[in-house]
Amino acid sequence: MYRTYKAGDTIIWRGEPLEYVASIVFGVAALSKTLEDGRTQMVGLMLPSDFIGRPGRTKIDFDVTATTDVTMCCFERASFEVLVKETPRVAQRLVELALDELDAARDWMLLLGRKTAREKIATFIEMMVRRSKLSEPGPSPKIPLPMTREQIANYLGLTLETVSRQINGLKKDGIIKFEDRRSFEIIDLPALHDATGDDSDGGFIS
Amino acid sequence: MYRTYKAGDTIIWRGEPLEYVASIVFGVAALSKTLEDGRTQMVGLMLPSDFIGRPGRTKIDFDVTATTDVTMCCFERASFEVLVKETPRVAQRLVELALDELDAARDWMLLLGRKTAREKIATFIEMMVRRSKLSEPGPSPKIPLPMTREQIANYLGLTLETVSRQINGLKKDGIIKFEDRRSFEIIDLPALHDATGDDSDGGFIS
DNA sequence: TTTCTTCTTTGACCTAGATCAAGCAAATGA
DNA sequence: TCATTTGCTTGATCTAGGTCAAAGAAGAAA
Repeated sequence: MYRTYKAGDTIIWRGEPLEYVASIVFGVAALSKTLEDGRTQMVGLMLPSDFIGRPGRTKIDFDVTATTDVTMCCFERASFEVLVKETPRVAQRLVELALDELDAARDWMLLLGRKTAREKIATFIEMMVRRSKLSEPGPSPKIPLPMTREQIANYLGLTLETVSRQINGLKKDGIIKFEDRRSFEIIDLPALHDATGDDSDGGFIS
Repeated sequence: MYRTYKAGDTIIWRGEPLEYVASIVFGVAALSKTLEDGRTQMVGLMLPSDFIGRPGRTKIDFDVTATTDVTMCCFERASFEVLVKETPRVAQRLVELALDELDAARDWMLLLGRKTAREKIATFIEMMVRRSKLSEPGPSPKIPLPMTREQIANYLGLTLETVSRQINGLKKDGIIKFEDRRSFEIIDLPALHDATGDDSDGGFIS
């Protein structure tokens, strides 16, 4: 059963009982946490094919909001739990998904704790490039940027002004190029990677 | 089969093939990531009863080092994989463990991205208190601090000088008290919680 | 006991990024 | 079409936390 949400809608409130598990069909959703005084930090981005829901848990400790218009494919919770219990392969697949998310969360911890603003932006851009290649293979130069400066700031632990300045910094250094505000092109991929501060040996796990 | 490591030893190097999975019996181990130029960020703390290892993966993307002297109980990898495949309950338990770690990682992302130095220290201290109560129930006032200032700094995304200053700040404000350098007491728990910046409504998930 | 060595504290100073404040551009809607 | 709202950029300034430097403390080793 499909559900759709408009950009900006809250899909699930923190602490609200989960009646469904879901998979993103179209659009981008964000998981975010908020401090008493309103400072917020995104703790995950959900993209098409990503899975929302956790076997054995009825609540989550973050808000889920639609960053763009979102379509999700929802399954009833109870029957999903039965499926997990009775199908070992599904349970195994869920372990893998959780471990993938955990690895991503840890990469982000390094970014949030130790990277400079420029390195954060470069890492973010590189991530958008990698992702865009996955969903749209081939040398398509145009990469969509489905978030506002403020949302990017909340993802990277920065302010929107710093995001704007650093993006324009990469632009001035001839590393990226913007057409309209919601999509860009890479001009110098090696330079982009250098700017991330990450190890040159890839760091991917096989 | 047990293995022991001295404080400071590296237990597993990033990328090294994993020959066994393990459970901490005694001591504290840290998972950490490093940037090209040496900046490092801890991405997890492993305490007694925590599990190290991931079904279906032979490598990990971070270093595991002994923060204190550590004893681990190790299992051969291959037989563990068989156990996971054949015992649905074990697979389910692993999903739960992974989701718990994921929740902890996300709390830490909020801390790293948005909390002030004082809030980070207060959160860390509160975490040590909670943990110490789990392993040693009853109103034991003395809480061990099994890490150096530098290790705490790497966990919180700070420098060791800032850690020292903020700890002494909480001390001067009459919130905590130090006997020796490796253990402390809480004087004002509510004030400690206020200093964390977290929501007052607990935020725990049932 | 004295001497290393490893932690920790403290002070002085600096800077990356936050904050405050306009002004501009591009959607949206009447 | 013009008005309004919502993003985005840019500049000026401020500050939390980093950096650099030096001097205690507390073990450990001799």
